[in-house]
Amino acid sequence: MSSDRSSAGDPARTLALLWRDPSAVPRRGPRRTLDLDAVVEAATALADAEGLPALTMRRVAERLGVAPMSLYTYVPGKAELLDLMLDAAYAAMPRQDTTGRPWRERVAAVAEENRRLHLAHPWAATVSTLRPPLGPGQAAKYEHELAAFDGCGLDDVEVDDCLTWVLGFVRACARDAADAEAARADGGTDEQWWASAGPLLARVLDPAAHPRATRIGAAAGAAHGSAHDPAHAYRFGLDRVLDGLAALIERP
Amino acid sequence: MSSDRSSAGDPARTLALLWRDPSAVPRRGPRRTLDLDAVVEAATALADAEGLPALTMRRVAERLGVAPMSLYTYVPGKAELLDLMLDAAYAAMPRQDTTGRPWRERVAAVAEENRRLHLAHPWAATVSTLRPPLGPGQAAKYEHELAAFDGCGLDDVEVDDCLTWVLGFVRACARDAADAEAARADGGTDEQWWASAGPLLARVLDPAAHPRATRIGAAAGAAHGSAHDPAHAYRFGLDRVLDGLAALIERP
DNA sequence: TGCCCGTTCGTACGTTGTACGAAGTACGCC
DNA sequence: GGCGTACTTCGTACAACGTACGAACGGGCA
Repeated sequence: MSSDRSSAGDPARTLALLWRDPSAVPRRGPRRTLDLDAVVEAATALADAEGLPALTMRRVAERLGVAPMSLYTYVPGKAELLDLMLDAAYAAMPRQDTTGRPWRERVAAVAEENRRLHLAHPWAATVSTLRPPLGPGQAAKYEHELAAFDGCGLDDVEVDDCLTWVLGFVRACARDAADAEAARADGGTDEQWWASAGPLLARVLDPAAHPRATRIGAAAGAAHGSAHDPAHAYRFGLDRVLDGLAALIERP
Repeated sequence: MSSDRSSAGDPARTLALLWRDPSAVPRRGPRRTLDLDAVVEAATALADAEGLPALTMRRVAERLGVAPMSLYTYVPGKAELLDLMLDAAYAAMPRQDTTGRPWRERVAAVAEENRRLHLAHPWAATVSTLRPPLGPGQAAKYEHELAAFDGCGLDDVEVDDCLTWVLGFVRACARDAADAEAARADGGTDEQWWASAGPLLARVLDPAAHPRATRIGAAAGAAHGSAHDPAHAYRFGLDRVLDGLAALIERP
């Protein structure tokens, strides 16, 4: 469904897991055959390789050589597992030090880091981050990305607004790219789809009533291979995003 | 789930349904108790009222007083039903005539129309439109929105790029707003969540290691009621989007 | 030593989209 | 006018999902 959500259940339990609170690992009982990191890594590897729909508690368990229900001693549920996966992915992001460089380069570097994150973990774009995983990875990421706006002359609220806006753009591009990948996985290429749908559309769509749509649609389709080229949309959009920030930052 | 996708199955059949091809309604057999529009309307009403996860073939059938499997004589499957819902929603959008007004007003009007669409149909933001429903609603919408860039001095490909970028922004905001609504539906308010998670976070997060995160996070949280205010993000972002376009359109 | 908390996992339930086939209906040809 | 057949309706069924429940067992602490 809608998209998978995270951050359900008890926030205290989730935070203890995210920060690997030592008091959260039990002292009594039989020795555990796994640990939390193994579960998170297996789930991430599965989602990376086959996408979020393939991320099943049963299949994660299978990868670990364990019965499905055993996972629930490590993780309260699937939503929390997604939180842990996301925070681990954030923690693993390389963070380029751009101190002293012009703001435009610094913000572009942040965008690029996030684009790479979503290339490595396409599922990450489709998990709702409205309630972000409040773990060490998210904290380090947020701190690092805020620093890109140091010395821009913006107040604190504006910096947060700008960062949210930039990340939202990258995320939106990544979602489209992930959708394109998913469509390719089970249904043929975008090109194939347009090749079969295009001529059919031409028979029903009246060019006189839709002059711009036919002309511009054809031009856009010819410019990039198919109807929507996520990579081109990112390159084009990022320039507009930076220009939009410039109007705020370099105001007279 | 990943997000629900649309446009699976035979494109020819889907296009015939979208354009209400008369040759697609059968001539023989018993009289049908419903028609396609009734199915689409019932599904839309259900999704509007209870969200996309509640949109079940069984529940749509229930609303229509029909057995679940009967729906499959009107619609090949759920994916095609989503296409039909989306195109119908597009067709029903009011389209403001802004001919002759400055481009900034015209593009802002397009953004506002799309914001209203997503307010009326929050589920629309979470359906992938990578392969858009190629129906009359989408065609009219695309034609109308392209017209907002008339006389801007952009070439055809640039116009399509700009429109895609603007609509992507509105969609991303709408997705966040829909996520917020979904979270409110089953799990308490955002404010409640932050009220319980915030103090816990303060105990584990080191302010010395994360000076900007703690300061700016607190400032942003105080400025709007919770961590993320979708309405504010839209207002702030739209101004940046228009500024970003201005740099391209009003270049010297 | 014995208690009891913890782990592991088999079974089971409710939910989803939809394939299949039986039963009944009405158009179009003769 | 009668009949074949294309069509609708819908009951049943299946495989997949997340996960609740409880039995069986293991090991740190009193």
